Order: sequence, then C-alpha cells, then structure tokens
Amino acid sequence: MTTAVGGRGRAYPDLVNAHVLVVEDDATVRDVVARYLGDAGHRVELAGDGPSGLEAAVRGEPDVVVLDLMLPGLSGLEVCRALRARRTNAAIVMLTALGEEDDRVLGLELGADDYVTKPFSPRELVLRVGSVLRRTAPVDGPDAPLVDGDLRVEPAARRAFLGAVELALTTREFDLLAFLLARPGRAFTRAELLAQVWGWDFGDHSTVTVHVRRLREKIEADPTQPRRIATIWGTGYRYDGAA
Amino acid sequence: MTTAVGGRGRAYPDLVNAHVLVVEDDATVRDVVARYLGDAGHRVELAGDGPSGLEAAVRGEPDVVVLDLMLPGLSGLEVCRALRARRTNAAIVMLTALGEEDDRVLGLELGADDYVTKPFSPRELVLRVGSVLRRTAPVDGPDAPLVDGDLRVEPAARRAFLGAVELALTTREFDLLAFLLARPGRAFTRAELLAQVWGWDFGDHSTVTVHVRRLREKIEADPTQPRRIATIWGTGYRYDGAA
DNA sequence: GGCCGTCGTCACCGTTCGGTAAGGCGGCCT
DNA sequence: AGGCCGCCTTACCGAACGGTGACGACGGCC
Repeated sequence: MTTAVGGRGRAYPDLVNAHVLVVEDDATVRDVVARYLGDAGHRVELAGDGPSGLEAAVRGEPDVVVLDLMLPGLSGLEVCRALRARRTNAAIVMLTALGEEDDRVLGLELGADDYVTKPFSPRELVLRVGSVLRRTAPVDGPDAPLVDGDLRVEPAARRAFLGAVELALTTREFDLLAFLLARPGRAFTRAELLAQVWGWDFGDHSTVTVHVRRLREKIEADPTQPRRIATIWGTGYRYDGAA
Repeated sequence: MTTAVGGRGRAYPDLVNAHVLVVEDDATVRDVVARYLGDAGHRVELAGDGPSGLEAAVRGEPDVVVLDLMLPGLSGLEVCRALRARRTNAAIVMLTALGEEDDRVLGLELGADDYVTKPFSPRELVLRVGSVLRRTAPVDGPDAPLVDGDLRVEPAARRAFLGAVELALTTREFDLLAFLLARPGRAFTRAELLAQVWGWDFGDHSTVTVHVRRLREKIEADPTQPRRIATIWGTGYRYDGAA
C-alpha cells in the first residue's frame, strides 16, 4: 500500500506524517478530528460529502481514509466499495453510530480495516489510525527495519548500524535497543523494561541502568550527553528520535 | 494482487496467482478471506479443520498456508509442526487471537513466517500474505542455483561447488547450506534451524552447532575466521553474502 | 558379514556476557 | 544552602555459550 505520496514514501516506524483523508459531514466533528490528527503528526485532508470524498481519495492517494457512514450524496459504504473497486491502497477507518451493527459488518466485508463507534473520543480515533497504519505498513512483518537518523536496527539480521559501521551489540543490548527504537517517544520504567525485554517480574533495577549505560556508550556520540536514550528522573528511560 | 495502481508504486511485486491454503473453522471468516485472496489474484483452497488442512497442505503443496491457531481436531501449532516435520516449504501465516502471545512465539519458532492478530481486516491478511510471499519466495524457482561469490549450490542436482571443485557435502550439510544460502542476511536461532532444516521441534541445539562447524570446515577458507556463516552470540547463525 | 560414512551426542575448554555490588556524582526538594 | 535520593560509573565474578575433538550407533554398500 501507500504508493508513495508526494516525495518520500516513508516506511513509517514512527507512524507519523501519514496522509489522512477525513470524510465527514459534520463540520464540528471534522475540525476536532482534523486538529487531533494534525497534532499527532499526520497530514490531514478534509471532505464534507461522499462524492468529494471519493474524488479526494482517488486523487490524493491518502494512506488512511476516515470515513463517516452517514454522508450526503453517497454513503460511506458506497464510497468504501468504490475505493476498493478501484484497487485503492488506502486503509479505511469507518465512523459508525451505535446501532449500525449491520453496516459495520458490511463495511468490514467491503474492505474497511477498522471502525470507531460514535460517540468517540478524538484520541481514540488517533489511536485507531495509528494502529491501522502499523498493521498495514508497507514494510511489515515482525522484522521491519527500525531507523532513526543514522541509526539503523535490523531485527531479521540481528544487526545494528550507526552510519556505515556495524555496531557490536550483545544480545541484551540489541534487544533493549530494538525494543526502545520500536517505541520512540514512550517512557518506560525500569520495571517495565525488565518485564518486556528481560521477561522478568522481579529483579534488580540497576540491571537496566547498567545496560542502558553500555548501550549509550555504543550508540551515543557523547554518552555523558545522551541524545537518543533520555533519562527520565524518578521514572526510567525514553527513546527520543533524531528529531 | 493489487498490481501497482498507476504504474509506479509497486506496493507489491507481481506475486499473484500464488496457491494459498486457508485453514479456518469459522465459515464466515473463511469465506470472506477466500474472496479477498481470490480478488487479489491468488488461487485459494479451503479447509475447515486441522486434519483436513494438513492433508490438503501435504497434497496440494500450496505456496502459503493461512493457519488458524484454534482449530477442531488438530491445533494450528500441531499442523505447523507437522508441516515442518515433513519439510514442506510452504510459508505459514498464523491467525492468532489477542492474548495468545506465547503461542505466537512458539509458532514463529516452529517455523511460521508471520502472524496476523484477530480481529483483522481481510485486507490486512492479503497484505501479509503478499509480504510473506515476497520474503520467502525465491524470485526464481525453488531449484534455481544459489550463488555467493565463488560458492555455488545447485539444489536440483544436489551439488555444491567452491570455485571449480565440487564439495563433498553430506545430506544434512547440503540442506543446511542450501537453506541458509537461500536466505542470506537473515538470522536464525538453532531452534528455527532444527525446525526448518531438520524438521524437529525438539532435540539438542548442539546438533546444529556441530553441523555448522562441519560445514564451515568445507566452505570457509579459515574455519576459525568464518566469513560466510556468522555466529550471532546468544542467538544462532546467519549467512553473510560475499558482499 | 564386515567396512565405511554419516550423524547425533557428549565432555572439555576458552571466551563472552550479564548481573551485582560499591563508590562517586549530580540533580531535586526542603 | 544543605541533605538526600537516584543515577552514573566501574570492577568483578559466576554462569552461560560456542568451538572443538572424540565416540558410538545406525545404515548402506561392497
């Protein structure tokens, strides 16, 4: 999917800056959704009815279409069917009202990828869009390469590179880096890291500390001034992108 | 399958008309999936339970098996194990429910190539099938010669050459080399190799170690400094091309 | 029936890895 | 400004891992 829109067809590990088309007739809902999606880092396009939504979807080749079911001119289901008939690659997230169960099932059969039931929180919609992007991302599978700036981690090969040189990471270091890099911008406590990376439910938190330090020594230009793995005082660590 | 809309893009290489076997007990899911895969250009075969799925997989030699984990008669994991034990070279995509994390990991170790978490959209599954085909299907036939530098393996003839001289490889050594050489740059655990090359899901990991060692003795200029089959500490092995 | 080749297992050894402990530093709060 | 707590840093040691050589079982072939 995602025939590269515009310039770079980002293989989004970061899952931002996707092109999202919102087709919704209620202007208030539309604007709120647009703002939230925009804040989440996506490029947003808007349409207020079925025909113009379809037109925009075909022309703009968005990554995701957020599609209201009840639309003037052309129902969401019809837009959905039309998009799939044209072999559009965009993922589709439907907005359904309570009690539209039948339409929801029909929508999924017609090729929608997910749905959100009204009334919904904008935040939930953003999450769904992110989830759909992740699931249908062009480079997918359990082993998609993780890239951040000049740092590149290849889970399938179990290799990591900083620029052109390969890093000599130990098993733990590699797993830790891959874990953090796959979830940039999110903070983890040491206990969470022990649980997720080590698979332990108990254990000395300093273990994490030491491993983070060893990692920093290998991936940070200046380990005393870490730019990638940030310390969150009193909490834990967070991977900050090159941004 | 969704051959590149409008020329460029090529979301997928033209891996259409693959033979896909769907093993799933829920008739509704099965039919929807079948229709989508069919629309995507694949030849679809269906099975509703474990035993008949296994039978169909062995008889029909599909390119991809889409395998539900929860099956009547024989679980997806057991089917997976049986397929690998028979050295089937079909790719396997598991359908797992949320919360079946353990089974998923086990499945990947047993030789599954990818998984999709329920609930999933049919479109997503089609993407995964395409992705798996791209990753696993050798561009040429399964019997195409495998070449890396001055090393040449001919699966059809079951012969291997280093430069001009033919190597005297045993059956296991040949299978192991052919397997790795067909998937250069990808890391495998010993368990995965046991599953994929030996067709076991138990057994001593040192078996792999020893065979790798024997192989190295025949294909590496200096077995103590292997350049082709790299050791990944704490993990397994990886074939590194001459590049 | 004997011989040879292959394969799986095992024990040994050198190396690497990873968790822990201890001391010093620096930020945070009062 | 001072004290305290949390983080960084270093060193160390036990455990785990992979490489190596050897052995014995099995099966095919002469």
